[in-house]
This record gives sequence, structure tokens and C-alpha cells, in this order.
Amino acid sequence: MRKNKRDELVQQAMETFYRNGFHATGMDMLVAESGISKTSMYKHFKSKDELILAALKLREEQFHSWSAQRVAELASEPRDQLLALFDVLDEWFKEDTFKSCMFIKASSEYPEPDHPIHQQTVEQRNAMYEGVLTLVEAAALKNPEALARQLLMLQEGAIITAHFGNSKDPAGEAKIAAKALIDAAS
Amino acid sequence: MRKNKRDELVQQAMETFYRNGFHATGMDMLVAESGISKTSMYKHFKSKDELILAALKLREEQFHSWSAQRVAELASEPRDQLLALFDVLDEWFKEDTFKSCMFIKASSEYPEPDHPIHQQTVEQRNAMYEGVLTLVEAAALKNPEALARQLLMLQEGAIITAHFGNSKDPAGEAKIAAKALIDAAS
DNA sequence: GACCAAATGAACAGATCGGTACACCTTAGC
DNA sequence: GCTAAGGTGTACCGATCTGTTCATTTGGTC
Repeated sequence: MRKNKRDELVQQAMETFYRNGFHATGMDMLVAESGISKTSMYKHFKSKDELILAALKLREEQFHSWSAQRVAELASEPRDQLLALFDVLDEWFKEDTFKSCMFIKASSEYPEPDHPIHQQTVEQRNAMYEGVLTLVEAAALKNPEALARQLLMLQEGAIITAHFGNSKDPAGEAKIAAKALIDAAS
Repeated sequence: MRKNKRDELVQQAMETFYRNGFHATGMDMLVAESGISKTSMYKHFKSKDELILAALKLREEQFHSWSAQRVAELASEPRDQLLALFDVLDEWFKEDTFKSCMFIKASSEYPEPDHPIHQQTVEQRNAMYEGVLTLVEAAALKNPEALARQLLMLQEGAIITAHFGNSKDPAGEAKIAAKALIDAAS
């Protein structure tokens, strides 16, 4: 069975776009890094934008399954799981390959609200919010929508701060803040 | 007295890079938008990167003076000023030209920690942290370093959330969270 | 008006960009 | 072995990229 070139390409694209930036990465660079011919690339994807969309979709799936699994391993109660989200962030920040969030990068480089790439980042963020809201509701906390939004913003803040690199423990600090907000909503 | 072309260029560059992205903006686009010749540009700046650095510096000065002035107009006590930071964010988010934060964008498009542009964004963020820390200390709140970090992360989170556009009142929600953290540190 | 600094415009250089065309090769299934 | 699907390599296209050169124009001061 021949390896799936399309999947290889999307995986490589995801890594390269993330590390190097979307506009700053040309298709020739992807050819060089992936070993997949440009002809094959354009056979599978009509344009660079379509490839980016596929890479973002893959990133969303991989990150979501990894973080959900880690959270479930770290805690079982919804309230503890809300805090475990920050431990999982911490693990992510400590990875050598961490370079902020691919969706933040994409929404920044494609800032027009009607651009498909921007729209996909918004959808991904909506899905994150829904995930946090589900846990907040399961934990029977007050003002669930607002609290979910605040917790998500702490996560965003931790990601950005971790990328700037000027705090020793962004995830830990955000977790302490999250705990205070959760306690206040109990 | 001839108008200062260099300053005009930096102002225009700041606006165009911010709206369009750094890599996605070519020097020819800047020529078209500013009406300043490419020759003049390269007379004042050795490279595109140097122009970007100057634009970031200008943005830092303008944003800092504007926000400091607005905060001082909105509140006089340090504790109230910490909360007023979020009202000022709100004003900023509501501007037609809001497109996330120029320093977040720059750090994202130039993610290498040794790149001068990335370094300048880190310095700007350090200055923001010091500003928040000064207010936290003046308000005599507990754990000032950690609290300043948390408040800054809420600001980061609000900026990112405002840019994704999937919350009606990111600054207001972040302000409520900030108030809870400040109350808990009183 | 003369002079000088600042600025312009036009053309250029080499490189890269996203994307196309086509002959040819490789792999997998029958 | 044959065939079709998948993939490659090479060259190409028109456009754009950052940056350079140089003759000319413009603006300000005396």
C-alpha cells in the first residue's frame, strides 16, 4: 500500500507553516522540506490557501485530541479538568517546537474577516469556547458563559505570553488566576 | 519648511504593515500608499526590516501615550486605573482600524527570538508589564509580580479574543475577571 | 537667481513567488 | 506482464519581491 502523499504533505505543511509563517513560506520551500513534488501538491490542492486550510484542519484535530486526552488523564471532575487545561498548556509551551498558536498566527496573517482562513480560525476558537463552556456548566459554576470566556482569555493570554518568552511560568500563573475566578464563581 | 518625509513614511508604514501584515506588504505597496519614492525610503532606511523596527517604535510611543492619557482621564487611584486599562482596551477594540496588536503580529511573523523585530516586541511587552506592575504596587496589592502578570495576560486574552471577533464584549469580560483577581489580592 | 539638500521617477538586477504544462517514472492491483 | 493511478522532474509563465543606480526635479535658504 503506497503511503498517502496527501497526508504527508498536509502534515509537513502544518509544521512548516507553523514554524516559519504562512506568507513567509513558499511552495518551493515546502517542496524542499517535504520531498513531495510541486506537481503532486497542485494535484491534491488547487492553491496554497487550500493547503493552508487543510493544515489548519489537521492541527485542530491533532491538538484537540491530544489536549482532550491529556486533560482526561490528569483529572476526572469537570472543575479539576478546567484547571488541568492549564497544565496541558504548560506541557505544550515546553515543547521545543512551540511557537505560539497556529490559529492566532493564521488569524493575524489573514486578518480579513471574510477570508476562508480567517473564518476557519474563528470556528476553531468557537469550538474551544464550547469545550470550556461544557466543563463550566458540568461544574455548575455561576455565569457560565462569562466564566468560560474569561478562562479562554486566560488561555489566550498564557499562549501569547509564553511566545513572548518574558515570563517563567505563564501557564502556572494563568492557572492560579483561573482558580481564583472559578472559586469566585462557586 | 519641508514636511518631514521620514516621519510621514514611518507613519504610513505603521498603518500599512498593521492592516496588511509585514510579509504581505511589499515596498512597492508602501510607495503606492504613501506617495513617497522607493529611493527616499532606502535613503532613510537601509532595509525593510529597519523600516519595520521604526514603525514598531512609533506604534509603541503612540499607543503608550494615548493609553496612559486615557487611563489618567478615567481614573486617579492606582486600583481604579488598573481597571481603567480595560476600558481603554475597549475603546481601542471599537476603532474601525483595530486588527489585533501590532506587536503580537510582529512577534508572530518574526518568531525567531534573535531577530531584532522579535526582540523589539518582547521589549515592548516588558514595558507594558512594568507599567502594570507599577500600578499594582501603588495599589498595595498582594503578590504584585504574579498579579501584574495575570492582569497583563487578561489584556492579551482580550486583544486576541477581540480580533477573533467571537465575543461581544471581550474588554468588559476581562475587566470583570481583573476585578475579581484584584479583589482576591486586596 | 544661485546653490544645495532632499526627493523623484524610471529602469534595472537577481531572486522568489504561486501556479502550469508535459514527458516520463513508479507503484499497486489484476 | 499490463494498465491505471499516483507521483516526479524540469522547464516555464507572469508577477512580485528587496534593493540599486542615476539623471532630473523640487523646495528652501540666502
